Amino acid sequence: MDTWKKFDTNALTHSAAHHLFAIHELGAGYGGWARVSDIARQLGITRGSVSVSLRVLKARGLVTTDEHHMVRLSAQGQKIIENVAAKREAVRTFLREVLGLSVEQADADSCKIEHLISPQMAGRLVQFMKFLVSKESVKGDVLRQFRKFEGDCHGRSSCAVCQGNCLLAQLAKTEKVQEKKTLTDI
Amino acid sequence: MDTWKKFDTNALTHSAAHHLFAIHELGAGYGGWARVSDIARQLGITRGSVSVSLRVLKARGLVTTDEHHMVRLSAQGQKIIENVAAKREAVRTFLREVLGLSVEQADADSCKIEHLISPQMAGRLVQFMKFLVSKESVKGDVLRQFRKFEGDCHGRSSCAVCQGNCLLAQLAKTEKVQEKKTLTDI
DNA sequence: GGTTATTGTTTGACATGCCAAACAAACGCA
DNA sequence: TGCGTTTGTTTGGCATGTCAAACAATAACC
Repeated sequence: MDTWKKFDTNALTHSAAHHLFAIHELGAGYGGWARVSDIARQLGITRGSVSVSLRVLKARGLVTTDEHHMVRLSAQGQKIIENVAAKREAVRTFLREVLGLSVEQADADSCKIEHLISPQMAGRLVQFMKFLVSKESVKGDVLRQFRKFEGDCHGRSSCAVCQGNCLLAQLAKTEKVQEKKTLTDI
Repeated sequence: MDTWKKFDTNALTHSAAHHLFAIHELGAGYGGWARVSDIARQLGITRGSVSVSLRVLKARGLVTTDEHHMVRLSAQGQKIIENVAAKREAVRTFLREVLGLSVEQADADSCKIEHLISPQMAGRLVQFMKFLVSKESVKGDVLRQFRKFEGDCHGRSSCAVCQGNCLLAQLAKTEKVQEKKTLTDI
């Protein structure tokens, strides 16, 4: 139906999230204060773009400025970015420690989805990881076993995950298109 | 650095992915052919918007039209959408069957990230699920154990997942902001 | 003090993606 | 045949998010 249209009805756009992140990081050593120029440098965009974006973020009450053009997060902005940071950490850790992706790949993927995932998904993800390292989880053997796992359902319909249409085969198939057309991603 | 800017350098935007999906689904019963009106209805947008979007998708060689304005996916478009569909299924299944989210929540989350995740992440996710249902995974006990798991690290720095700054507590904390400010999501 | 950066803002431009409204062509039915 | 409906397109408008370029104000140096 219309589920897909809710894509951009999030509290934070990808851009806004990273503006707030930049202020958060840059301000860390300066009592929370950051400058437009540094934000721009950090994000790899122009000062003008930052200036415009900040106007919106100020209007939404997420950042404030003082008389010297210094920028900082509001209490609300602070809370929001801490939330996104928690989601980012949850996803990054999962991708690295559970799925075994490289640091670079984990960073790239988590960056794209960190601001989009629901509190429910993030919470369950964290809880799942806590379980995996807990005593209850078959003494932490799960991940070690997974590292050695080389299973392939070969398209068998008995596979509870793929049900005949092997997802791994499907993902591998279209990888070729990617190479041919030099798309950055599918 | 600039990792975050690659957000929109994907082969497919959220919008484009769902246009292709709509054509794919509508065409299923008609030899792959779909009409602009039906695509618009399916997506909940106007015919004009679809008309404009299709112009771009045609130029990129992802869809073709015949002399009666009928629309269908090109071979390339077909492959791309099958790939996204595989990613969607991987994520949806993981969110429902592993994390235990509701169908609605799983659909909402997977819809937002399906076109953004890397082939690597999708592949590992599928492989992980295959492992979880395999004989090697402690006889499939993992998920059953997880359902009963109620662990909480209480902010202990010994927690391998949270390391003192409990992610669950962090996520729960900002949930309140969400309620107060009636944001649709954080 | 004067010249030369550096900084933040404004402006016009472009791209994406949506809408509403106007329109012509084709269709349907009587 | 003719009238109303459906369909696809075009146009102008809005919002977001980027750039480059021009500008004023401040800072830094000699």
